[in-house]
Amino acid sequence: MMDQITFAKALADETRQEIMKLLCCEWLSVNDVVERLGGRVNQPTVSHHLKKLEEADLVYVRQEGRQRFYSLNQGTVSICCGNLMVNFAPEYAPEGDE
Amino acid sequence: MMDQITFAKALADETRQEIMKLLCCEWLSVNDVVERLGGRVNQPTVSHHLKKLEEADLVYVRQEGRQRFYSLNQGTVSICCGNLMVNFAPEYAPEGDE
DNA sequence: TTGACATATCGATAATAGTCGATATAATTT
DNA sequence: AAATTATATCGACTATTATCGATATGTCAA
Repeated sequence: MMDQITFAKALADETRQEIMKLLCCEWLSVNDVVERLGGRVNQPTVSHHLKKLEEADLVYVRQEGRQRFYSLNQGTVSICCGNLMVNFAPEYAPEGDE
Repeated sequence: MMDQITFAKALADETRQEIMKLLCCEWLSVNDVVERLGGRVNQPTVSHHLKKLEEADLVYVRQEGRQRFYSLNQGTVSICCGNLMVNFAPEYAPEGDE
């Protein structure tokens, strides 16, 4: 069960949204993410954000050798956005959805 | 233009989501909100949160006499959720939407 | 214009969260 | 086993933000 507060908090940071965008349709290792962020943040910070995303069930994780690959869990995004719609935009949300 | 960071930050607080829920389908004055929160937070705090919601274009405001009435802007919620879907759940979002 | 009421703003404080250097853990290679 | 590589965790610091009491602003009524 993923609540809306956790979801919103996970999204409420620019670096994290940038990481989410990177992971949106592909699998990247931690170092891949660090590199694609162009040195703006360094490795421990990226690990920290990935952990937050994992806690929010927003990423899949796969261990491969000594690296860990992450990819965005679009399903969670979809469900949470749906919940937000039902709660805060019922006039626009399809009826009967939960 | 409402960016996703601002939207997510506005949602990333429990008190604020509670207020949004209260304002979802009705107009309430600031004091109404304070009362319905049952004394958990007091007036300046509620004003502060309402300002945040206003900055995020998440509420309508209407002055009436000496009170200000607020109501949730469901349209903004709908648009922002749509944007989130397009960006972070493209496999679930209807094609061509923006 | 004075007083009462509703809300906003200010200043301070406390709690939360982002960032990083240093280091620990874990897997791989030689 | 020792060295190397990839990532996670720790501790400290900083920045942001939530909260509140006090006060200012604005509106109405008498």
